[in-house]
Amino acid sequence: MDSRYYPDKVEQSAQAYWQEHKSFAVTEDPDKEKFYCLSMFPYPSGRLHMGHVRNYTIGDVISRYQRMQGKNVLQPMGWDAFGMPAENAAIENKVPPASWTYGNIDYMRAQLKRLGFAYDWDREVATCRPEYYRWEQWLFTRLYEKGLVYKKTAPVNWCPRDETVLANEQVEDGCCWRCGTEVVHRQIPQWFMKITDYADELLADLEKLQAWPERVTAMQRNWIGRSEGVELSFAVAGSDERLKVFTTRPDTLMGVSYVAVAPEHPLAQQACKDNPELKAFIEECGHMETSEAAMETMEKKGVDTGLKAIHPITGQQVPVFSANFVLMGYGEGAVMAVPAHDQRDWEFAGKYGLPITQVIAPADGSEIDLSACAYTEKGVLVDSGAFTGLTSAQAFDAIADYLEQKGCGNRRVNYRLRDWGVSRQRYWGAPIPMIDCPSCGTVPVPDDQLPVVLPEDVDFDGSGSPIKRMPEFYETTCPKCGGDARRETDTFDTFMESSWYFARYTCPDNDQAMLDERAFYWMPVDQYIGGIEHAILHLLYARFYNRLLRDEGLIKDNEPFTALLTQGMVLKDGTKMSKSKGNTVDPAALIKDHGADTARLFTMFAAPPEQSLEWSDEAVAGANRFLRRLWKLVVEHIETGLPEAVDARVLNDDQKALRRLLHHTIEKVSDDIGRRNIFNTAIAAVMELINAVIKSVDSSDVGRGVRHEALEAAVLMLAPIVPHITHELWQLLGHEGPIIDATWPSVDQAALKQDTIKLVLQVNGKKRGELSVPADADKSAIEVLAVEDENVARHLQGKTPRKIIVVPGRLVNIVV
RNA sequence: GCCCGAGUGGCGGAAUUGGUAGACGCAACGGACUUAAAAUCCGUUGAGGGAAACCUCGUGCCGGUUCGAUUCCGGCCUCGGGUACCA
Repeated sequence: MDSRYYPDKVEQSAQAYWQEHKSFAVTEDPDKEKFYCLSMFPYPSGRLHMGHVRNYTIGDVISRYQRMQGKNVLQPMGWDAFGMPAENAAIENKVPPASWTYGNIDYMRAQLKRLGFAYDWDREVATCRPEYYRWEQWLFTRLYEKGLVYKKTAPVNWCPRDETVLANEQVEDGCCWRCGTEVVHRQIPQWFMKITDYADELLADLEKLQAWPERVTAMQRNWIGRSEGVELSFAVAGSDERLKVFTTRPDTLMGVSYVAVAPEHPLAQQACKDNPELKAFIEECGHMETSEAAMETMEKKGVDTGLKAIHPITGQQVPVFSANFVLMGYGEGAVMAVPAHDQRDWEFAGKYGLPITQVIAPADGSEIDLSACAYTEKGVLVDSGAFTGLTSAQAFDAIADYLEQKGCGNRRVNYRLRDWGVSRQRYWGAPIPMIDCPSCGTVPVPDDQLPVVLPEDVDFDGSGSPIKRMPEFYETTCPKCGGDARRETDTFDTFMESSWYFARYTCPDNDQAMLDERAFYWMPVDQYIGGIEHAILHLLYARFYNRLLRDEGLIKDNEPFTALLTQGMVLKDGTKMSKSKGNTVDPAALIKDHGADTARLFTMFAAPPEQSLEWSDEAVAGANRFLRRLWKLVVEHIETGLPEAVDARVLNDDQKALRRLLHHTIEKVSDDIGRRNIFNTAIAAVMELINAVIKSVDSSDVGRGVRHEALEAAVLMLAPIVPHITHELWQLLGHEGPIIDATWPSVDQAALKQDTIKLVLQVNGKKRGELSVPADADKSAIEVLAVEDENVARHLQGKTPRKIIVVPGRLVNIVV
């Protein structure tokens, strides 16, 4: 038999077998433990990139490993098919977003199949299909009835020249990325979902996500940002309006020296009518970037509105400024400012000559210098009238009580988290199923009129969404009164589709309901795998949506993803692979040159999954070399026939050592894959085993038997990672059934037993020698032997050890 | 700006609960095979010193805790992810 390895032939044959036997199609089996393994579905951008290969290989390794543990494994795949790139491509290539997307899906599906992933392709979903998004529309109308969605005015980036709404990504230095025109804010009515109603639950349940990376739960906790404080209002001199603000530091209330309102705040809008300076400032603010990063790093500016706010306790008047760092859409669009005890307020006050009034002093009586910076710590109140002398904590309560009694404030929990704006003024998305009737107002589209289908055969030129110009789309009749009405032409944020696809995979063929009882069997996802960039938004929206589905009775668990693995990026030359940098590696070329198994082995071996992965052509060649060595080793091994099973009682020392290494390797690899999700060290351990098998030159029957046991176990352990070559090798090793149905190897504890163990000898924490002792040697015997060691004795220089630390099975440290 | 990570040989990385720093792989160098090359196989490989036994230094920087720190704590530096309309 040819001892050379031909990946193409091996991979085609294995894939043909899986296809013919429908090896990865699964159904609900109540007698078997289920395992739902899910990788984040791709946006169909055109072709796979190495990040996809990495993500999907990790998922496939876990799925195949769990199958070898005897579980009923579901691993589906689909397409996050709506989104902006399809619109950009449509403008460039003069092709409708739909046909561009479907073409990409076909191409990328073929690439995934070529990589041999164990997907149940019968469950494939594409979110741009009406059969999919109709259920999202249906749920939205249900949520509207429940009061969980509402409409409010919110700003968008508007390019006046292209007459189109721009995403934050499409704004560069405040200008349109296509034409360079300065972007302006436009206030338009948009739909919001009340994720803040679930803020407490989303926060509290983070505790239960024990199998999520701590960094992800930490980021979500901070994002939700629960804080306790007081909401209070300032009267405005000469006006009926009251200025509502929220503060987490009511203890500093006596130090307020001004109030700042957003440029869009009604008071600022009113005041600017006869204040040209303010008008110009508000106009300028209408051009600034709205991203949080831009807001926080830009120069903080403001203009006095001329209005005076009346302090709720002292009755003193403080100026009302309009400031560019106050957001209208967040809270009440107004903040109180205490320059002495907040750094941003301190800088603003210095710039505009506003008073800096100290009301908190350090509790330990130390001096502070308010001319250098604000004092932001808590302490003891000074110059605060009746509250002087209280600690910050006491003053919080005293001032909160006072405001509550006076009826101008109350304690409140506040969240940094804002409600989810789901309206997009774009074409390539799911239509929002709402109707605007001149007589009945907002009316949701009734169930029997769903889905609201997005027309796919359109002329898309980028100047706004085509459905906004299509009367045949937006002209309709009111479901309530039957009169002429207008359909909503905005579409959903694409995060809507990705917030529930994991549940739809359980029953993608149901055309009567969003989900059915199959979701009860498969959900929650046991292992979710995807990029760390989704740590907050996608994962938080999915957790929110899962609760919405739960409250509809469609899902029984609170959380959608029991365990989460966030994989790192794929880099080349130390930077992220991207088209713009021209450093991408096409997986297609890699597969063509070396095969899918080499691509999979390289991505799993080059780095642990959570870290970034550095691309290397040489390391790819190394992965391929290992597979060739393995192939040759097995072929040459079976050329002299299949050996008898090993009798563990008749082994010599070398045979025992190889068998000990084998079972040690099984123990290590099982732990690495099954518990740690670390694959590079698992592969390294199998490589060590293979190296040892190659080195063993024992041609006796027993020797060949031990090697056979080692090779079988090695092939089994590599099966999840390189499924094609192991499919073939398993048959060569004399097995009838396919390796996908084989059981993961188990550890023979007896084989791990050692008669002597090696200890490291240290003097004052530095290694000075080694010591072999019987495995059952006691502490005092070890101490005696350790001190007798020649090199140790030299370093002791006759001194008596002060202390001897024996770490069983590891080391002896002698302290002098 | 804020939140969350990461930083170890020439390179990717290992060291799982505070216990031998550098497993495994790549590259390089030396050798075998070959007319030659490729492929393959064998060996060496953190830096410095030493004939050797061994010794000193070494995990981004500064400091601390400990018998012992890549690991824990405090303070920095650099790079990366997110920052609500990229997905």
